[in-house]
Amino acid sequence: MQYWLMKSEPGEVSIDDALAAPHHTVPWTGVRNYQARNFMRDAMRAGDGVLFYHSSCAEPGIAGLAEVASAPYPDDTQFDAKSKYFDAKATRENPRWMMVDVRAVGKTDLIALAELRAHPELADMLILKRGNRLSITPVTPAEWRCINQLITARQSAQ
DNA sequence: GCCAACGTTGGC
DNA sequence: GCCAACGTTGGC
Repeated sequence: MQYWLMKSEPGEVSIDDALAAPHHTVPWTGVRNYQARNFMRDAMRAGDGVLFYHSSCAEPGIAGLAEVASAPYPDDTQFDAKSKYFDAKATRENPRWMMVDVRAVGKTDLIALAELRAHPELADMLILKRGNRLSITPVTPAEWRCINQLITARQSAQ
């Protein structure tokens, strides 16, 4: 069992969109970075925990919890000449971009980027590293526990 | 819209 | 394999 942080632009797919989808599940389409692809292709397992992160928006931060919901499989948009994710060098025989399905487990009160930065236990999170751009990053069990505690504390404070 | 940081591309 | 040019990401 591993843990991950996956960025999504809420204008594309938000945690609400994922929760509204059939089975609360969305295909994690459009990743075109080799490191992020390799995580999905080589390291993820169905059931892995996911922090659903909203990026490139007014309030960036962790917006929900999710889980990996499939084995890796080819991202169909790479074959679609009309898609912005089209890749002319990819073929059905030799797909270049792999993805997984992600099932939203629940929406959380937003844990804003500034709040993540405020916790010393989270200082080593890859997402917080200067210049980080990776849309999928591994999360350590300790970081996962810390963030889940933040979420729980927030809920019981309401 | 700015811009730092990083990834990718392609000529050599 | 080097590296300059270019494109993208993403917080601010």
